[in-house]
Amino acid sequence: MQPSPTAEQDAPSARQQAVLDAVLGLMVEDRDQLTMDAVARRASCSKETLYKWFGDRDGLLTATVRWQASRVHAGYDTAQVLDGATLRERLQDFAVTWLEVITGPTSVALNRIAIAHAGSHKSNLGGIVLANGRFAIGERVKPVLEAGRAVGLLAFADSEAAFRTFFGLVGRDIQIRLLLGEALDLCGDEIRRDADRAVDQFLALYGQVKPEPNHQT
Amino acid sequence: MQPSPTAEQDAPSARQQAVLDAVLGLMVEDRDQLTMDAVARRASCSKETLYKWFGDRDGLLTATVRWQASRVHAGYDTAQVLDGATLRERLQDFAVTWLEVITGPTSVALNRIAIAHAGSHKSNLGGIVLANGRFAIGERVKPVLEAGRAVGLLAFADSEAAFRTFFGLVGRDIQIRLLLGEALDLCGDEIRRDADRAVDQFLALYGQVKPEPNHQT
DNA sequence: GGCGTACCGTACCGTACGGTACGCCCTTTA
DNA sequence: TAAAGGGCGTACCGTACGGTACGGTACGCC
Repeated sequence: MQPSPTAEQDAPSARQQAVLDAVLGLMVEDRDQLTMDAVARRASCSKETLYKWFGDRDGLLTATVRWQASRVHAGYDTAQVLDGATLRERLQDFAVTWLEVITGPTSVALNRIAIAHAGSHKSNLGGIVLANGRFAIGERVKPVLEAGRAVGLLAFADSEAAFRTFFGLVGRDIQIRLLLGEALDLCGDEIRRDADRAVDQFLALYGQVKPEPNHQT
Repeated sequence: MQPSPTAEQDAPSARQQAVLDAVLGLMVEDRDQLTMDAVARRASCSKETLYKWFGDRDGLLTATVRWQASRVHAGYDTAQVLDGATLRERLQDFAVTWLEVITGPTSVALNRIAIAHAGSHKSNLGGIVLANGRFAIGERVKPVLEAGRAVGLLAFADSEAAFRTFFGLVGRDIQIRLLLGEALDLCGDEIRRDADRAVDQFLALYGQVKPEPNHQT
């Protein structure tokens, strides 16, 4: 395997994407059925091709995680004028998106794989998942928070800390419960209510102009 | 969480506890070296005994999780008169304890195992971990919150929801980052500061008498 | 002393899975 | 039409690991 000692960063070909989707499918369906044979069968390709393209099992997993990550990145849509309503809306948007992601079966499966892998030294899927999940959304939210502070809508010293509070208010115990196998499926409505509550609470903590605290379930 | 749904709840004998501790040790050191052979070697017992005592690998894992859970339960210490200072102190106590638990290597390893197991149908370690972690602390915190409400220090409609907010404010992104393999070791001091901040924020959201908001990093 | 029980150590078995080799088909190119 | 190459299917190999069997030892009991 000459051509790429580190890893195939290049966007996978259509056929390769199909393979990676097959991997995702298997992950979601049943994690411990995720064998090279099963992938080859599902993707209708030979194992030899798998090894040629991805090096080894780990490479395949890594490529899959990258592939999934590559299509999560929603477009930015950077700042217009920021008033209280837009700020709130932006934050709600982030919260809803994030909740939808972490409650999705693909995310759950992927995180399980990455966590199972973590600590087992080699090729950290965990790092990739973190970079494209938790940290990616952090980098997208923080500018919004800072813009809010710039126009006097928010007050905080450390945007990272502020974001982490926001993250905690949004996610709470949901992700860990899902990862540990609790059923717990939220419908879109519940997600929206959760996001509302989280944003309300966040603004109550960091907002300069306090809206009357309506929700308080 | 009933103490005995099905199997062998009886407290393990001293020898058996030693075996389970060996399992915990291996888990923490290197998860994928956690083989029946390795356990037998580490615990200086025969595999046959392992199977006799615990049935199969799953039984051993389950017993280990239960064993670890059994020594986490700190004593209650139910309510004295509850004033603002004691309430705050109790909450800080919970927050510190919880952070110490989830940042501990044993917890991380155990959660990784349970998560890896989850979704793989059979014998849910995830359920046990949840019951003795997230839910156990919930059942211990909620009475405190309710006591706080009873004396007018807190205001909320749903103690479960209030607790979940507390949980989110305390844990934020810490557990998922650790599980995914980030280094991130908090010293006792940071944990205490984190707990302080979380309690401040929680009281700011749910407290009736607002203490001046000092921390706001 | 003889016997049963509990347990250690180790050898052994079956299987599942990661990884490799090879034959065949199909498409492309000359 | 022929040669070449990419890729599919399948058979195969080595090994690691869950689980079992068996010999050997210590101990308690009749």
